[in-house]
Amino acid sequence: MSEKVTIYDIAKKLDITAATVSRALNNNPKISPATRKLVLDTATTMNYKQNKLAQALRSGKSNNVGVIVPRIDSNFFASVIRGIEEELHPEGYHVIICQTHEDEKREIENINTLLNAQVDGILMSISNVTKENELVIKRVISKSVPLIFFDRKLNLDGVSSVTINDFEGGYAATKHLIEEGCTKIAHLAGDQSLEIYKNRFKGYKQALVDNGLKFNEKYVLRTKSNVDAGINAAKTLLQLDTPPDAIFSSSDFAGLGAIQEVKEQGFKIPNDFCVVGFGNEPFTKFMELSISSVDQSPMEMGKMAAKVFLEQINNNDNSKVEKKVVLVPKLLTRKSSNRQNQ
Amino acid sequence: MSEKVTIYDIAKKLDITAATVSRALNNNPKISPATRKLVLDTATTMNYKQNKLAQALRSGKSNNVGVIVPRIDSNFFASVIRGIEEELHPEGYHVIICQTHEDEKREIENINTLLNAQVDGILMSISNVTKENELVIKRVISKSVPLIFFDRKLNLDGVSSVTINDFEGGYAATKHLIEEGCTKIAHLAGDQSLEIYKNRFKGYKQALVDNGLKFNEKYVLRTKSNVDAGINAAKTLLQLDTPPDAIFSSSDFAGLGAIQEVKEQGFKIPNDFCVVGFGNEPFTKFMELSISSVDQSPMEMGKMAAKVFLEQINNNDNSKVEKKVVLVPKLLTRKSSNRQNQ
DNA sequence: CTGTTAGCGCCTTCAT
DNA sequence: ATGAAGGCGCTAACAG
Repeated sequence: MSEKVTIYDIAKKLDITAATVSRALNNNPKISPATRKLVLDTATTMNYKQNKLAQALRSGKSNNVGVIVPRIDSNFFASVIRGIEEELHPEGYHVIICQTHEDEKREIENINTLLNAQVDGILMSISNVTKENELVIKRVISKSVPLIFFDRKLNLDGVSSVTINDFEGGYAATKHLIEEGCTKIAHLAGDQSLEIYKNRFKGYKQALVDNGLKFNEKYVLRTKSNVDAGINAAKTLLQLDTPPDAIFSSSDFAGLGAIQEVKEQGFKIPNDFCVVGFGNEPFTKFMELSISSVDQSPMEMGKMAAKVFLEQINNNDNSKVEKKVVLVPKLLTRKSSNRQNQ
Repeated sequence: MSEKVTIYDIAKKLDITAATVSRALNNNPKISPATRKLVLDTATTMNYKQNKLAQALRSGKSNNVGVIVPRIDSNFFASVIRGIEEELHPEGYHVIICQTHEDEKREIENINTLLNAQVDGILMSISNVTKENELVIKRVISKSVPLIFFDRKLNLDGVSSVTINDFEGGYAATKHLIEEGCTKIAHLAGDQSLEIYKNRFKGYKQALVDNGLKFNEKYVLRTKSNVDAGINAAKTLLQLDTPPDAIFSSSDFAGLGAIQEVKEQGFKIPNDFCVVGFGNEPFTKFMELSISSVDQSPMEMGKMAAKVFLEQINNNDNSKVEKKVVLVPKLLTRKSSNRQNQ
């Protein structure tokens, strides 16, 4: 039950002052090598541990950054966080994780708690786009606490963000389907209040136009990002007078559901029907009928967001730093859409 | 660029003392309703945010708990963390996440950093069992910082843990295979220095014995928990003079690899060969040939670990609390081992 | 009910 | 090269 050891305890033991101990511990040049060694040795002996809380209070720097995500038990966000952690750990930063579960109130609450906790920055993927949380977010900016968006961002002046080019991802996926010979391509679109889904949709549309296919409103369904939503969407689509011959899904989960339903109804994939998902979830690769998908480089995204944060922190002059990093999506074609390899 | 507002700022503005402001903010009964309202209102107006760091330094309570896991981008650990967060958030605790990447040095480093950060407790799943990190862990205990193990634990006196009954999981999986008519059941065992894998192995063995099958050393292979390891293991097993007719894998990933190889060699699953994995990774359910697996209830495990921590924290009297919670594993039989449903 | 005082553990001027 | 002193922001004990 060893009690907490402070620099005063060390000082008392060596009959010097706490200031000297502090200097020795912090490699302050103005100290004799002898006392430094003495202090360091006693510190080890006494099992001294610096109280980061006190240091943080004094310095105004907590060495903590807050990360806000919709949920953590999704491969994408977990990987982003891993990237963030990997980049920030060597710099001495800790990551405090908050989940919103797509709940707007929780999002606001999380931001406030992180500010109270004196985090040195906030990296977040936004859950909801409402006036109220835009207000809170603006307050963060006004407090000059570095704020970086990743993936799901809000378009605000002076705020940095790291995203992938969702337009390009949607475009590439759709173009690939066209190249495979599909002509009636449907799209499972996500929540259109979020930029990422809007852009995937735009990319899809543009690819159709650029390749002489006409856009058909009936082929676009807004879906949630889960398997059941995909099943239902496929059911709806296959009941159309002219059912599609391919689906570009903005979510791997919905894409998987669609595949299940399409197969259920007797279509052969990819011969009769092709599917491309988005997100490169682990299961897409593991399936016997592996699913083509767009990779979002989550690790890289996390690392990049962390790097942008570090830049921002180390930017002493008050020149406003606003960095918008856009990563390149990678289309991974697999069995669910690869007719050549048949 | 609004500057930091402290209770002194509020006090000055209202011409009262900081103590009074503090009391008003903390719902101290000894304060007139009038001043309380006044203080609260001005606090809102001035956009005051309590500095948790200062409060933590003063109270010796940071309201942070550290969570140490091998990695975060695995469904299991992400779900456990989600459970922890869900349970601790309402109590005002934050979760600081550290990854070890199975690196012993990193594990020790993480523990020390968390102690420096004055966390109120540490919840961890151990990566390595070495003398050195056992020493550091014992130091945590001696500091009387609550420590709770989940899943991968160390057997130490006075330390609580939340695990699942891996023995029972291994037993149930193996028994199920026997009931499906398999008689030559192989086992892909994990790192035997970790209790969880040892116990799964023991369960496997016991199930064989209890059902009149004899244990065959050649049917047991130590493997890593990834797809390639499973492929290689299956190759080795199928080359035996008397190859097995089933595999109980201590990992879903290795199990998946094994399935791929077994199918590759022309066996029909589950008719010719059955496989059961462990962990209930999302993909096991998604596969066309869905994989039987043992569910570890990660969410529940996280919640339980958090609950044990809270109990420990609220246990004022020094009565040593040592709680060993053992959750019940759930065998989920799917296509990879279900001959009845054929 | 409110003010005064002091200290949590640390670091950084300002002296010496 | 070291000591003395003060303060980061907050709250609890002690007065009154």
